[in-house]
Amino acid sequence: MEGYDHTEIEKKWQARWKDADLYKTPDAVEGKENYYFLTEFPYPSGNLHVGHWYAFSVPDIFARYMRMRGYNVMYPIGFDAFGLPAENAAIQRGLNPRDWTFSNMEYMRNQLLSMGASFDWSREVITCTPEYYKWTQWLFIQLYNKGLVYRRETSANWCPKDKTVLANEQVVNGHCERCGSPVEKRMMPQWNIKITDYADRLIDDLAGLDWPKQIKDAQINWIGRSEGAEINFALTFTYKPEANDNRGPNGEKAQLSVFTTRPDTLFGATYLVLAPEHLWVTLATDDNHDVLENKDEVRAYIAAASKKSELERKENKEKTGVEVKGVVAINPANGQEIPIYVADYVLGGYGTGAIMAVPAHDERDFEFATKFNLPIVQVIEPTYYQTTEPGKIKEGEPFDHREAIIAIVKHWSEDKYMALKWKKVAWGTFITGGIEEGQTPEQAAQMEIEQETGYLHARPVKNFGVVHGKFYHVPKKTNRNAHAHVVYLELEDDEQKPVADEEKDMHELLWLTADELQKFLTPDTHIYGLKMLLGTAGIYTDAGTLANSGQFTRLESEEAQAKIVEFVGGKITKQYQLRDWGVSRQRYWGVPIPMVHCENCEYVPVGDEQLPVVLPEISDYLPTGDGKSPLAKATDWVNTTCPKCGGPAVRETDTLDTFVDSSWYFLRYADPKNTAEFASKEKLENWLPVDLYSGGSEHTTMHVLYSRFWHKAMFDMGLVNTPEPYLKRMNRGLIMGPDGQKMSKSKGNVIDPDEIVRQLGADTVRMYLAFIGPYNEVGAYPWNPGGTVGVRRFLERVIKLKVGGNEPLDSKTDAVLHQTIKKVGDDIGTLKLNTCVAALMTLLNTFEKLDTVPHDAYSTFVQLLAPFAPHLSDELWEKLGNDSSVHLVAWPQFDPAKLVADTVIVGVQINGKARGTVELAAGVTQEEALAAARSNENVAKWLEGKVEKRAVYVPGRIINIVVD
RNA sequence: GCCGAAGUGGCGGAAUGGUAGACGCGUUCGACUCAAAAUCGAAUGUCGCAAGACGUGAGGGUUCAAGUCCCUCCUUCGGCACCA
Repeated sequence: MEGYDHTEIEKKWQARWKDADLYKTPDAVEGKENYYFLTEFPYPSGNLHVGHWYAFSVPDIFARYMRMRGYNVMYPIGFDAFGLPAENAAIQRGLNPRDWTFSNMEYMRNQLLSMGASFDWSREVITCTPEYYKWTQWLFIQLYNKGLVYRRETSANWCPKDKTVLANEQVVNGHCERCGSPVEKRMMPQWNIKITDYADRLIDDLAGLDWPKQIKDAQINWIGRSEGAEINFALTFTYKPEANDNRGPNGEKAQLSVFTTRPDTLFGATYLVLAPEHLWVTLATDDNHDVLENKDEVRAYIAAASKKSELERKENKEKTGVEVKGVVAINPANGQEIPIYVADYVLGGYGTGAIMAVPAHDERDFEFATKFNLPIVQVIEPTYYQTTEPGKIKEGEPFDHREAIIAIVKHWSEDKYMALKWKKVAWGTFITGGIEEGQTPEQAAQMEIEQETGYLHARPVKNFGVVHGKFYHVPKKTNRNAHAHVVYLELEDDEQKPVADEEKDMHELLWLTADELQKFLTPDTHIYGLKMLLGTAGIYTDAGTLANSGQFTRLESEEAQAKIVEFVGGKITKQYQLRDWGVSRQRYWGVPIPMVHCENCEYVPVGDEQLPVVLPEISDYLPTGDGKSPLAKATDWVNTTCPKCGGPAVRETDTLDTFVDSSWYFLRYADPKNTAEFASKEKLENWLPVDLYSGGSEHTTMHVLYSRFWHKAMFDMGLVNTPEPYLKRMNRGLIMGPDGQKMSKSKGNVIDPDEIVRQLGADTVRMYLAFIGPYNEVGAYPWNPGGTVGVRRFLERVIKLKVGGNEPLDSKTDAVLHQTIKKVGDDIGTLKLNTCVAALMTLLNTFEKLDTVPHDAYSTFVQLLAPFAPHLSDELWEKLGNDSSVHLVAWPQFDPAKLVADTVIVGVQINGKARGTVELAAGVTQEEALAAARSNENVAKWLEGKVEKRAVYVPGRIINIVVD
């Protein structure tokens, strides 16, 4: 074939595929397994960018490969067609959002066709059509009937200047995207979906999914499950003691419930903090109650806190708060009265909106307590576990306990400290020792210093308290828990008595500076001691050993938690960072929420027979100034009758979050034209769950989580068969501009795929994108114009290969061919498409060394190339004399016997260093291989005069000869 | 701060514990050409004339053999973040 007219070839084959309906996917095919390969459907923004090519043309390689492997593959496409940009276009440019959206889709459809992707267009799903959103509404109503939808005052982003609600995407750094005013939070009644009911299942069911760990972790992190306890603190009113009849401001029992993950620190709780929004605070400061001594002051604080914008809260993290005077709480662990504060570092929406503050063991409480001069009581002593040798804890063996000291001893004249270098165990420590009966830690330290070093006059300066070290005591053959008092002493002079020889044999005495000690010390307990000395220890927030905690003192955190919760009558609970899903949007271009409000019946869902609630045409898309959707202006549409009682009623005018539309679209692909159901049971069974879902990492925690929840809710209602929608999920990487920066018009680094396709062809672009890096890993790949040239050259060289008759391939070339078949198949399977392309290039390089490539070998090559360069491959396939498309041909098989050539080149190492190579016949014995290695000139040189100690031969891989 | 991923030539990136840098780009030299482009051939980790030495973020360890496994640390990127 002469030349490479990609435009001609691509046009020709795209037309032929279309005429032949080549990619229409039957619901089922006798003898073939169905494979559902899903990619996130695009938003019809108006133009395809390189990212779209990466999202759709590269996965098409996998879809085509799976078809050639004999699967009935569904690779569908559609449009996520509701959403804000259409509405903005309407407002800014006076366009109709529907027209804008549909003309964009028309344009993008042609662009998508130019990829040569094997989409089944007969299954196209468009979320903004009534045929689709009828079922979005129907499913919403099913969730409502199931009790998973509720209406509640929820905070929304409010722009005070534009007088409108803003979507999260319209808030940029806390400011309105349009006018730049600081965004406020405003409470509005909105529809919410109880995704939190599914929080545990959304975490726990991940265990059974074949997903990358990073995606699972991101979801787990986002849901944010914490296990802890709710503990009640009884209140005593001191300003109005008559309130002490055990009644709270609203008649409830006078107590406050806090959530904590650290009930083991309860004895150290020295005050309580309530969020400004906390109900108790709201009630206690309202006009009907008078139990607080400083009601006005508290009120003023609450008002100031609510005025703080999101931005101010983020920027200014300095703790603020006010004491609630006239009432105190009782710490249920020790009966002590503790003060109550209101402070906005406690969040109203999490836990009970109230915390017990343990300033000794929590950074935030410590900061607050320091600022407000509140007591700080240490109740946890640091505890360290030796996890590496020497001294690694022996699992399952009991611990003996021992009172001990760690003595930090300063030099009499220099800024240096005593350190011991241990001879048997290669440890570096301070002076350590046990405490005898009746000794103070200081006395024990002085005694130990004298014994181990001979110094007589160490003056105790400070006791830093106890640190627990748990380790395996090698000489005593037991696990030990040393309760070590860290004592700091200073030598007054260098007067010294002789040291016993057995001490000298054990360790060497060194004088080290603090810096040197940091590198020298081995056990964590000693490093902790050094940090205490230097004042860099900070507060201890980890689990440890209890102190100052009554009968629980000396227990370890884990054990103490359950016991303390039981002791004070608390309740073990879980909390989540995940919030319920607010789905109301005060927007026009979305699915109308199918609810009607009737004065008698409250909110009633629209009856099935009235679905869909069609989005009415309106002329003014501007939102109303009071935060309602523009739909509120369509009064004819708004006024309706109640589906329940037939009385006058009004429609809900908010529309649904577009994440609702995309929570079930993949189900519709199975049965896109169904008018009686969202999809038939039978067709769902054909296709669900999705075998592999490819998408962007930005959807890991939102769309993927929402749709998993939605699917589970549907599963519980018997609407789908599986509790999870996606068997596998992968996040693709990002394509950056040639400068490595994110592509943006302002940076002028945008690559227009249409332009590149015009110049180099779709096959080149597809293959280049596959070559750029592994597809199954999240990475950022700069667009490299040179790289596209390399791929284009490759395709031109493929065309130029001279095809011969059917002479057999030589063994080496045949081995490369079969290795390539294996490699390309294996690597497409794991989406490492970059190495597939490299393997094809290697095969081409090998073929180019031949005068002519045998016809069959060339055919195989074209088959391997077919998923990557579908147009050119079909063209070459036709030129080879075939009548039907290469895309209908089965994937080539490799012959395992031919993977290895007759001879292989094996590297030879001497003492692990590469010294030469030998060519060996396949299947030689170790003796033969070694003999060949020894007789190799280079190798022999290195063996001369040396004694061989050992030889390792890994067939086909390496020979390693170990010499003296 | 917490969670996750990753650090390999000038660049994108390869490497079941087995000759580090496949493949491509770029660069250099050569062929073809009046010339250039395109194409083809050769070279291309660093230092060194060479023999060789050194090389996968740093430092230790395991191994006949470590980019790969283990420990400590550093850096970059992504997500979450006053979540008790």
